[in-house]
Amino acid sequence: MKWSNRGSSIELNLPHPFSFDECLRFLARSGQEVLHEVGEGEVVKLLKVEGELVLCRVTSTGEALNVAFLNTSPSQCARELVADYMVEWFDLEQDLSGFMEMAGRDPVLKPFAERYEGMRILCIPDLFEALVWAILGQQINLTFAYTLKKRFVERYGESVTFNGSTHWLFPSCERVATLSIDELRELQLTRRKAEYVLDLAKAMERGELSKEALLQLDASAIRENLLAIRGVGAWTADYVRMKCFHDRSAFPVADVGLHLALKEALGLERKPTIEEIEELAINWKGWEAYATFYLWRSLYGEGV
DNA sequence: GGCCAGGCTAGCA
DNA sequence: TGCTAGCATGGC
Repeated sequence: MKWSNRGSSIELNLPHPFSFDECLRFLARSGQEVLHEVGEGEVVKLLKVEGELVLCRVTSTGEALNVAFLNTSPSQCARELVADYMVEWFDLEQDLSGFMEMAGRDPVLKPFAERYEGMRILCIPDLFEALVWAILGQQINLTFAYTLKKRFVERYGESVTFNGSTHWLFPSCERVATLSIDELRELQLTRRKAEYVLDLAKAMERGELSKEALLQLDASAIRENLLAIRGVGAWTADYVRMKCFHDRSAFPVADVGLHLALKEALGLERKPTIEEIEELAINWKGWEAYATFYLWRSLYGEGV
């Protein structure tokens, strides 16, 4: 991936199609989000690279993504890692031409592919964060899931305060591994979820589970390994393949948000059955993750 | 006030 | 192997 220095910022070439505005709308979908702040034409996010907390302001020139460093001037090596993060966060290495072609021929997806053209899956490059976020969100409404994440991050994450506002980093597995079930229960996680998160943190802290190791495997083996984790079922495994492993064929078919989006898209009186969705998805083959993400996008407004 | 939420596990037939 | 009660609480 090409990137270049621009003084106190770096620039990354953007692929086509790419819509920064649509990405920002997704990032702004919850007012309770604590891991980034969306403003007019920009998103600010705290990263930790080479042990240093780097506050980044991301904007787009149309041709390039500009990442300005607000609180520090990172080393060349740290800049490289920031660039890597941005490539993953905005899924910049995905060639969307196949999706655009498929969606253009698909009666369900066509209007959404046109309306949100250039939107990319907003990924969660960090495996621990992706898994914990998925577990937190299981079987509760999204509003409450964001509440839980906010409590979790603000209690156990690192932060930087800049120009009067505080920016948060997702807690590390090392930190979380030191916690007790009761400490997590205080945040109003269920006992089960507290166990899942704690066991996961310990496994990752011990090096028994890592993104680097999983990346050596093929897609089906990655899925098997994720499913072997207690607290990770089919929905979570596919969600994480989609958001962390950039697997465009990952398909969380049981997702209730997907069901609701399809109900509305198809003008049904009830939610579609799994069988009906699988029938529709025959046409989406290879692009199920993007189909799902565009349908999710249809669930919230045009804000920001 | 009741139903539903970006599900999963364990236990039962 | 397949099915489902129980989880546990907030949002609307």
